[in-house]
Amino acid sequence: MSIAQRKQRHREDMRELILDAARSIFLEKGYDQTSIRNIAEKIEYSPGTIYLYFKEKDEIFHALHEEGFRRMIGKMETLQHVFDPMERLKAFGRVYLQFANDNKDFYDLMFIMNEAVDHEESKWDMGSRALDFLKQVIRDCQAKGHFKNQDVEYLSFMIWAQVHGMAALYCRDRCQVYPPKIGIIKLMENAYTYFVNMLEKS
Amino acid sequence: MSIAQRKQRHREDMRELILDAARSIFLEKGYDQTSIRNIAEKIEYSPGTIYLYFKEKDEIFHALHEEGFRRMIGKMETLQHVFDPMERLKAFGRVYLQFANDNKDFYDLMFIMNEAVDHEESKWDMGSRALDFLKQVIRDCQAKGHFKNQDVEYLSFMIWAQVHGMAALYCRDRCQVYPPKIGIIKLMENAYTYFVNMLEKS
DNA sequence: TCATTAGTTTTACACCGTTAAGTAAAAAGA
DNA sequence: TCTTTTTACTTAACGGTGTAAAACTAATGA
Repeated sequence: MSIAQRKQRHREDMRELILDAARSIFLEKGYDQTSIRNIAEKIEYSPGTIYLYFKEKDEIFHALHEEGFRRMIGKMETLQHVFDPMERLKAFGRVYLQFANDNKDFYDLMFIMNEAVDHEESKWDMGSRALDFLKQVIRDCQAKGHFKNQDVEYLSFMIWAQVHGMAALYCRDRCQVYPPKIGIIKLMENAYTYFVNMLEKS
Repeated sequence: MSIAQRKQRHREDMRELILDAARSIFLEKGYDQTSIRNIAEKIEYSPGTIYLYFKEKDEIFHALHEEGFRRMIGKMETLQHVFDPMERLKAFGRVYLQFANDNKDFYDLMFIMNEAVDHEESKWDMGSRALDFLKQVIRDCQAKGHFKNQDVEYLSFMIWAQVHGMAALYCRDRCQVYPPKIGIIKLMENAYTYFVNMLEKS
């Protein structure tokens, strides 16, 4: 192993170490508690060290942001087994909502927080891939005669906004305006059922 | 004017002074720049003074949060002039989206940010009033034969999530995954048109 | 006139992200 | 092997944050 290789390896190991610590604090104690100093303490290095491997704090969250998308896309891929396009579309929303429920903090980071966004274009590769998946399902539906004369851009945005709206209201605790006895999960499930029933009829 | 009255008056004046400064900084430079020290500097008082009139920073943003709801409800009231319930429902979404576009920061504070939420129940009075408005429009639609056998809770959540989803993706710059040439406003308008067309058919 | 009180400021604490200077050990060159 | 350079890391500092307690000042009441 050459020296350059070893250095490269060390660099990657350190980045992974930092990311592991950041992820664990983030998932356990939330974004606010995930400070450079807390991460440094967890890996038993000084705060300054982190800046040798990440340009800034946001770069760490950008990395977690991408990890979130990889997880989500992984879940989406199970949908390839749903043969009928319309059923696949309906299942898409359920997988999306399930992901948001199971990974509240990741979802927040990916679709709501400002922190992991802004810098470059690259981060949107992941977002685009996820969106492309939805668009393709819609096109498959159109090939079967659904959604005639509807633009895939507008239609995909409508569907995405529907599921994101529910997930975002859930993540940011805006469902309190509904009677607690209904239950947030039931609220989301039934609202989504109404939505897909409408979709199917159109 | 009694002493107690004068003191009460002074207290209210100071709160208003602080809120005016906070609002102006918030709308001009964003949440991050709206610090206690910046507000204090603007009103030419010391930072400590602010804590004589507000328990904590979040209480200031809670007050702005309520102001946002008053503004939104004000807009909603213009909908009373739309006679047909279904047309009123369709217009509701447009007014909602227009409000989000015209008052991005207020919308963010009201429906996305964590800062103005959590403490008491009182703040949800406003949110509930806005939601009740939507629910009533839906009931009016049902009285005219629409949305048969649909629960107003679930249906209102679906509609709210639809418009919130679009507004939230817009506020938090997640529409970049769509080609810029489409235009965010056009994207939202057309997606909403698709949505209401679907709604009408069901 | 003196004591009390209300309104405000000052100071301090414990954090934060980030950077620059300093240090010690490892690697490279002679 | 000895010296120099590079590498990896730490320490200390800057300017910022929210917030609480102590200190101060001016008006009020007795």
